[in-house]
Amino acid sequence: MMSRRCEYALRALVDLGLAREAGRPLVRVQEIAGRERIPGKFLEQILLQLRKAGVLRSRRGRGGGYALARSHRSVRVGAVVRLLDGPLAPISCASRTAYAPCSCPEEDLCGVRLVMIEARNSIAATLDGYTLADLVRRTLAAHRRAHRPPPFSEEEV
Amino acid sequence: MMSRRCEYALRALVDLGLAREAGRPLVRVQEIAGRERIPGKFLEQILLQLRKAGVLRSRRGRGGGYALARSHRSVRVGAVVRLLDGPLAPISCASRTAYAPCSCPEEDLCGVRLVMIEARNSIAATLDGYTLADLVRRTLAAHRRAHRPPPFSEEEV
DNA sequence: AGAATTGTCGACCGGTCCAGTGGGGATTGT
DNA sequence: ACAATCCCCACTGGACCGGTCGACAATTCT
Repeated sequence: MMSRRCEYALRALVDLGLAREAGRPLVRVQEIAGRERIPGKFLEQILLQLRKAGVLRSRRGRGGGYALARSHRSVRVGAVVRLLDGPLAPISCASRTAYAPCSCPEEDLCGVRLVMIEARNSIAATLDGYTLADLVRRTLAAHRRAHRPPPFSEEEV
Repeated sequence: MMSRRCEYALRALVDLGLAREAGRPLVRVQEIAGRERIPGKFLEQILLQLRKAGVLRSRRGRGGGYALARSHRSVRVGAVVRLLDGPLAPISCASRTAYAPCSCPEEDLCGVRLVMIEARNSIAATLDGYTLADLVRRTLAAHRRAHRPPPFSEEEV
């Protein structure tokens, strides 16, 4: 199960992706929090972490806010999840980016491990297969299908 | 990340699968615990849970122990993980077996959710694609490749 | 210059869950 | 009777999570 932290991070990043698409350079934390129904002070922490990791850039003072630091095509979902929640593998001995031995007597002979490596690979393939840009595109498509104006559009309230 | 509970459960089930393959009807908790390096009292709890769920059967008293309740071909890895760790989906709103709404303002328009549903599907496909029998087979194969006698074999110490 | 706005940072906290331990009771075989 | 073995419940220490608070620093507006 993904942490709430990570869920919030992804939603906020999509929000910021939509903002960039709409030519909005900076968005305030509280604005994102309001639209995404995320506790404001909590989101602050999360965005700060994303900034320190180089995913976001920020500006203080009036007219300040957060924005994506680089192209949303270069941010993979898997990277965000790893950043917030750690390794994707279900079990440490099956992790490629953060391997650690488990308690089993002989790892090389462990059938459980083999399957968990496969599980890790399929998770990684899915999450690393999508970028923020893909999420933004799919979000916009969903709004179009539902005849709803997306955030940051002209028709929005 | 999978819980230790679940990891132990799977390892113990493979052990019991090997026992069945070798014609050993019942295996004691402490025996499994010793071989798999799992704290005995903890494993007790886990096996008990598996029995209550109908995966194992047991017998008390001298000569007692645990055994698989049904064919190991009918026990899917995904089912064991769900039993011990709950839903496979990374996020509750993406779960098929245990759906629950998340905090996002409009689920149907959420790009994050779409990707997480795909992630859930690939996890489920992998874990439900294997049965205990598969794990046992792969474990035996690994032992053969390494020229090591598997547990319960004649040559074993 | 000073006030208002906005991100930055550290501390803290209540609750929940996990991994593991302990002890006693029930059942079965010898 | 006795020993072996599963059954069951209670408990605990620690980690982590989700969230809040308050003060500070940078920037901009007037």
